[in-house]
Amino acid sequence: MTTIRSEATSARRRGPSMADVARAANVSGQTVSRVSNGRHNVDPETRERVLEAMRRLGYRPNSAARALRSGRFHSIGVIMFTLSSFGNMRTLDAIAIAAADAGYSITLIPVPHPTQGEISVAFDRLSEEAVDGVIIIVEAHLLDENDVVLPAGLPVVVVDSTAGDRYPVVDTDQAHGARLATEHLLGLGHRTVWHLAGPERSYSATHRRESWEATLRAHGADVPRALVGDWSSESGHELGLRLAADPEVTAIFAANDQMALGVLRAMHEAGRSVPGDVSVVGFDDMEESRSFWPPLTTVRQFFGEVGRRSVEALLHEVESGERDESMLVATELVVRASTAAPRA
Amino acid sequence: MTTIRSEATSARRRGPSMADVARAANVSGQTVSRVSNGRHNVDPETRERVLEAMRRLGYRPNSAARALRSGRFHSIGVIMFTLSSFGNMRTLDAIAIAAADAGYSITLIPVPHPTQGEISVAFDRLSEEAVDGVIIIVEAHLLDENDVVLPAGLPVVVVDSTAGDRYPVVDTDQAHGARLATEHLLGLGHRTVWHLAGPERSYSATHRRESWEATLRAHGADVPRALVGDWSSESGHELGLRLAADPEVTAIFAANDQMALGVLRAMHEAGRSVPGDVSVVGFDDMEESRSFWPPLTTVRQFFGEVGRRSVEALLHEVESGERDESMLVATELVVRASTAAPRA
DNA sequence: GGGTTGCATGTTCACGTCAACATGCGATGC
DNA sequence: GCATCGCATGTTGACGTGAACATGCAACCC
Repeated sequence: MTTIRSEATSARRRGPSMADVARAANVSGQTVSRVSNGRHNVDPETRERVLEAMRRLGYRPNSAARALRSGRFHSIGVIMFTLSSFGNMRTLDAIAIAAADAGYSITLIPVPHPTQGEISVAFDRLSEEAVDGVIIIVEAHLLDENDVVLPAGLPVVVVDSTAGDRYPVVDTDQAHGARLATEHLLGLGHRTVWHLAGPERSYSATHRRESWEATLRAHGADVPRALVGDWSSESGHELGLRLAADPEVTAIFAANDQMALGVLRAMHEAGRSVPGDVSVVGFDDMEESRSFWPPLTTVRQFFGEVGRRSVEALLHEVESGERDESMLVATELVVRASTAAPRA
Repeated sequence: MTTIRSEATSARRRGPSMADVARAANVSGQTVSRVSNGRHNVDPETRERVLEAMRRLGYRPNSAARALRSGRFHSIGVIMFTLSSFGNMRTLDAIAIAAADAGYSITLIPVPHPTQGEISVAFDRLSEEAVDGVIIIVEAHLLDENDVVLPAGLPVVVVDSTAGDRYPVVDTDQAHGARLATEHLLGLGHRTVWHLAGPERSYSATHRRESWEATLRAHGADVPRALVGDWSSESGHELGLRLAADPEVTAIFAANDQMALGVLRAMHEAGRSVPGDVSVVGFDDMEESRSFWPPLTTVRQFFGEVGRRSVEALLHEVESGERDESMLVATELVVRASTAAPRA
């Protein structure tokens, strides 16, 4: 009459619970709980007996019950585009590590396609209470356009984007990086710098472009029309061919390394030497950039830092209820072989 | 006396529960549950009243309570190295999408460093019951060396590796891909093919290398000594310089695209033309490979397919209890401009 | 020696949900 | 006109855990 269940539902049997361990160790459930949570007010001998029982039975604490009891899930949701950029992946890595260090796990909430509907679907997953906070790595304009409603009271940090002043943002200092790149080229003696921008509705692309333009103006240089790509090396190649055809062009700042790669290919195809005829600077410093031909001068982003800081900010809000300030992470220029002074 | 709590713990207030909704809609909790789960045996008018109350209160079902009640978490754990390869990221993407489609979320279990201790730590997270099954994207030798104990009864699928016959494996058909690459080069008329292998203890590297060697033998070609890299473009560059110094070398099969990129750079530096003097083939077909200089001939892996299939296999086991067979996903040769017939 | 303190351990109950089992009521059948 | 059925809705209890509140016992104090 008591345990028919264990027979009936044999296909999906649950593991042992605290009660089972308690029985086996001849203690109360509460003592098992104390051992399980590493409390110190347990007699060493009793503790050992309980641990032994746990081992023997293969006991695993049930996190659902724990979460139900405590109201905390010890999990951070990360909303991001799938097949996202190299940088986002690196950021995700750092987030995962930082979260793990803090005892939180990461729940991925993928957005397969950045279309109206899909985004909402992703956020719908949040309507099921299962995370303590959320880190969003999605271009902010998509949030705006979808008038996504985040559950009230859920801590949120936005990465690599902007969020007006609705949420704290952790981001690379795009403007700083773009200035470094532009000034590097001007400093080498180039009359001006052409720009291969990222998609118009991307905030990071916009920031880089605006800063490039501002830097040129500050130095009294002409501001050529920016060419707009889509972050892909393919688009870099296509637009690069156009720039290669113009002998005026001696310095190019591409908004990411992948487009810079496409530009390098275009220059090779057009028979223009890099950096002899044309200097090229990228943005990101991806793993491979040092092995491009020629090795790429680029702006290094510290994705790890961005990831770490965003977790820090989020957990601070989760645990204290206070919202952090937004913050920017500096960049660094990495000079390699794709830039040089223009021909005399 | 009843609700001091809502005042006292104002900092960490829980959201409304079913009971709150029930009260607001003047129905029983069970009816709320039925509406929440989309059951059909609810009067349309009642349903509307409940939905209205949910909306008004901002009700979100508590997944912890649900999981506790049902014994299912609707979550898949993914154990993988951080800063992992391009391919693993693509696989992860596909896994996330496939899981989301099936109504499961992904819990990331990162392994910061593939050292003894770290791996065990990652698996310890599993000892806290919170996922219905696990997909492991970690080189299998690490599992062996750490005699990791997975919780008994937890469904597991291993990706891109081997697991003896302990668990089902979903993997790219490495041998097939390596054969395609090697035969392509032999077919162009090269006397033999040099190989830049991945790290010795990587199963995929070993499979590719063994298949390369077997293919050469099958065609009666000499088998040069393989050079061993670490998957990075840096190592490809370093070893590439050695190959560049040997005029005998006319065809190189690199075990991944990143090393192939390093080889291309080495050839440029050494003044050997690709594909004029030396043909180069990679493995993976990463996004950027088409923009290398010259665009890289490579073996395409279908990471998306691997991810999808692994989720399929795992969920099949989770839901039916039956273990799937291991399976291989075919590859495809993508011929671009880095390969040609040898000089006469 | 009676009271107090400190510590290991036990008991009770609520966290939010949902399956299983009522209940209640109008419609249908003979 | 009374039994039967179908359907909407309600009540009860258990899932596994851990906070809050006992209890029980030894050591200590004056």
